[in-house]
Amino acid sequence: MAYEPTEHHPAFEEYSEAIYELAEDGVPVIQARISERLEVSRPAVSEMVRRMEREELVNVNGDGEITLTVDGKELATTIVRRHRLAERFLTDVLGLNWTDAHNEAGRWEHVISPTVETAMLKALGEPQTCPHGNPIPGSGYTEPEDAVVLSKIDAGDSFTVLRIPEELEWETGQLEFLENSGLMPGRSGVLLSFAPDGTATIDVGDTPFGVGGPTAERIVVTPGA
Amino acid sequence: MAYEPTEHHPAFEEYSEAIYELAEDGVPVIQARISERLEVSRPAVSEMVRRMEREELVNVNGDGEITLTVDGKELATTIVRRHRLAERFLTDVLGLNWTDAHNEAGRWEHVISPTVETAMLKALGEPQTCPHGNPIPGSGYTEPEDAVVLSKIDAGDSFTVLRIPEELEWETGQLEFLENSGLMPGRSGVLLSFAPDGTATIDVGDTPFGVGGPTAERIVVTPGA
DNA sequence: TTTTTATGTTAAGAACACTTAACAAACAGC
DNA sequence: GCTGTTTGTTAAGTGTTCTTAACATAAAAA
Repeated sequence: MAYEPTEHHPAFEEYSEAIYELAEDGVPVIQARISERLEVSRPAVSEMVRRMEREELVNVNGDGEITLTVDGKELATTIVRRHRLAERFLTDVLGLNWTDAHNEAGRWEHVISPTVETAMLKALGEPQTCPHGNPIPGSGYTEPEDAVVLSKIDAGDSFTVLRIPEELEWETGQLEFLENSGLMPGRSGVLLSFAPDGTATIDVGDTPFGVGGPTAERIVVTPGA
Repeated sequence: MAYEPTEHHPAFEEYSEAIYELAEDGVPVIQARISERLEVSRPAVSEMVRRMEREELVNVNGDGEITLTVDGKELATTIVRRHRLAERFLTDVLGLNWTDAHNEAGRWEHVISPTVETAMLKALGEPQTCPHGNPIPGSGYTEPEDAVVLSKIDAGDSFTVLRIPEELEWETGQLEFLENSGLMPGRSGVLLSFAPDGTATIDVGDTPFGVGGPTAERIVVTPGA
């Protein structure tokens, strides 16, 4: 029997989600990374990982790398799905901006029931991604074959924004900046230049602006307009 | 950002809400009633009341009667407002039935932010009551002068349903029955008869049906069609 | 009047999720 | 090779909210 999401253990939900998203972002899933993302102490993570191992939600290999079990993955995808669906709902139906929607969804993900999930999906016309382009698990979304990070585009070439990974949502002000700058999924732009330090200057319609190297290495785009 | 109503103390919110609604329903606000409504042990209530007194959210008089302070009332009305707004939203926008909406709102009330509250109010056109007719605090709703409980109507007389108090929402299956029977705010009907035990038989359009004495003493109506 | 019921409290303790302090091991840079 | 950082763990302890058991008192019923 799969883990019951109705057994309200908010911390398990939060940790499963963090593990899922770290893996999705290509970050090594170790305790230290969870500690940083959830902003809790390392001993707290140590204890929670032990408890989640006991509850068979995660496995830890010899290198300390943490992976979700089948039950853990089910819990994680449920929470991530509800988070992204909530973001979509909050922006599309209630008109919130990205940052507000993201913060709100961080709480909503723990209270949305299957009934509401179904109703939201229907009301939104079965969306496949959150407002930042990240896939809603179970929606059948598949990333285009030619998807590539922004830093791999050549100066002068055009691109279309695909998604802004969860990782960037955790840097304060980053989401707001990108939204205000017009860098959103579906928008096309041109990569104007690369500075030696990796900073990319781009133009997506409004005033050109620069994004740092680490950011450019994470934003996913497809080449061409 | 995170949470407006002071620091995140879900239990204080739950208790304040219970106290507010007990008073609204005319039930004496003592620990035993809170214990029943929240389904927690009496010692738990005893301790929480002491803590809420220390935090100046409630006062307890010599008879053990509990009243909300100004701060307590503010917290309570915030939670009740969010609960009823959420119910309205869940039924009107997402198409949930009363029972599902009520259960869902019991969790939503703790995660809705001022931003979302404002957005929901706007999306719903500033509603003044929840789906069961109970006033949304701060909406400016005023009960009609001639409002009276159903049991005060004479047999043969017609009436218009005004509201189904929170108290009845706690009896399992009651809400579902009333909704399915068509007894909802705004609907007119005729009180067909009173049984000696207080049971009222009413007709609100579909098949006539009976409601028990205690229920009839709580449903609020206005006389006339 | 005696008994029963309702109500509130104390005491002891448990689950959960966190903290800081201290420590050991692995690893990278010089 | 030594040093400093990163990582995980133990230990001790905190705050919140809940539980059961036992008890005291007041009100209602017999």
